Amino acid sequence: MSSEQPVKKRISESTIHRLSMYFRTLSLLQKEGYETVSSKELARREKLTPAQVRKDLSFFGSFGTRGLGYDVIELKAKIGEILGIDRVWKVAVVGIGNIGSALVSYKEFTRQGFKIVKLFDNDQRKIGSNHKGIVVSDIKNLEKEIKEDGIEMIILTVPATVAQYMVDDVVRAGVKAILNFAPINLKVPPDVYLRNENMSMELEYLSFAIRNNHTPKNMK
Amino acid sequence: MSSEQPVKKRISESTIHRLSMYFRTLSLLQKEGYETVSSKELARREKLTPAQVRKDLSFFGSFGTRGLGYDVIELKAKIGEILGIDRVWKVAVVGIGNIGSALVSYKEFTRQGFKIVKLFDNDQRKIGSNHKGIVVSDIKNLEKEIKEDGIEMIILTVPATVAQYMVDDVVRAGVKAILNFAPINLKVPPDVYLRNENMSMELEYLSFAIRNNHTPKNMK
DNA sequence: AATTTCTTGTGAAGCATTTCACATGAAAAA
DNA sequence: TTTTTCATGTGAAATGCTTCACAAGAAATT
Repeated sequence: MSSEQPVKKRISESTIHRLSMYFRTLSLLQKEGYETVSSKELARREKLTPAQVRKDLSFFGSFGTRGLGYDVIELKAKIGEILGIDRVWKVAVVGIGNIGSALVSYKEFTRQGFKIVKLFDNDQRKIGSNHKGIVVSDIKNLEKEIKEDGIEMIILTVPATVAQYMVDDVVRAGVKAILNFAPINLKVPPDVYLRNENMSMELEYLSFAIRNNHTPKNMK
Repeated sequence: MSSEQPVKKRISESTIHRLSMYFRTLSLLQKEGYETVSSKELARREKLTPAQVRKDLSFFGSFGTRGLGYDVIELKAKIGEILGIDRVWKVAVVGIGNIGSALVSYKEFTRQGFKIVKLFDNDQRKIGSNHKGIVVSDIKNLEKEIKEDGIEMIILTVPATVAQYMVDDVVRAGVKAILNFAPINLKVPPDVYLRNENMSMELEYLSFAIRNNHTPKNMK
């Protein structure tokens, strides 16, 4: 029996991203030895308004104490629950090129509960090689191994030319969440979540900002 | 004498990101041999509304022909100008760890006009080593070499613990744009543009989406 | 040449997000 | 115990962004 609370309102992407930011800052506050934190202080650290912080949290419940603020450990746990990172997610990396193999050792993933447990590639020279203790599997066994290992998320770091084929394979294996690094618009069924990580876009934003003397409200 | 047109309205971050997407899709359309494209077709490919596409462009001028659409090559050039990628930007990577060295061979940067011309690290074992034809410099020479080479953007891929020191150095060297990969809130002077690339955040979004059966309007 | 078809560019409307402002209640101080 | 201080939680207002809907203009068709 599930005690899952359905989210009443439609939560915006921005709110979710800010929750991620709060979570990270709360970890830091915890390390720094703070027991409580106010929306004002949290806002200061994230360059937001206190009202924004309180509103974001209010979509999910009331976690604070008037006159005092939020309990750091408790709020961190609550946000972890909301984000679904109060557990470990098994992740596979498909495409062990430069970016793919770099991500295998990306500490921040582990820290937030994403455990890379499997690597796939189609290159015979890479298959069987070891990256941080994980042996690269043949992409041919993708469906079988993903199911066996109960992998729920995929990081896709293959060339754009083959990305769609890989997505189709991954979807066939039952995966519902894909983080795509290829600069291409991929098609997925409606029940599969797809996010695109496009690092070049961020440099383009910087380029635009310099050229236009841009002053946005929320340079994230 | 500059013929630069100041941007009248405040342009939203979303609009800039969509311009980047249009630019990429226009390159593809060009390769596919299309001479013109309508807002409808562009919208279909990006999963947006045609009105959104037209509105985005309208902030910067009118580039289309009624009844016909946009000239692919011309529009691509215009957006390139707007984004400031109608030229080559010299970029340096600071921190040649896993991510840093992976980014040196990231083709998409080159494709969009970002040329990595210098690498910096503080590790004696890395200094002098060669990555795709670029020799890693000692971080001690950062200010001098950045000025000499006319580097305008920095990709920062150092551990979070030293990121702020590196930013301070980079700012001192006169750099006005930084793309930061360290999961930490950095401080920069108001005239320096800072973007944070946080790959873990995207996985957290996926985690949230799965847990909450989230159906947002614009899964970007 | 006139008509039809198509698609842009853009005010206005509709929606979404952020900020304001204050009632509420808890803790600290007197 | 009473008063003061502080900070949350939240409707309402303000702001921002997206979509609608249509006039206008260009090309294609008759």
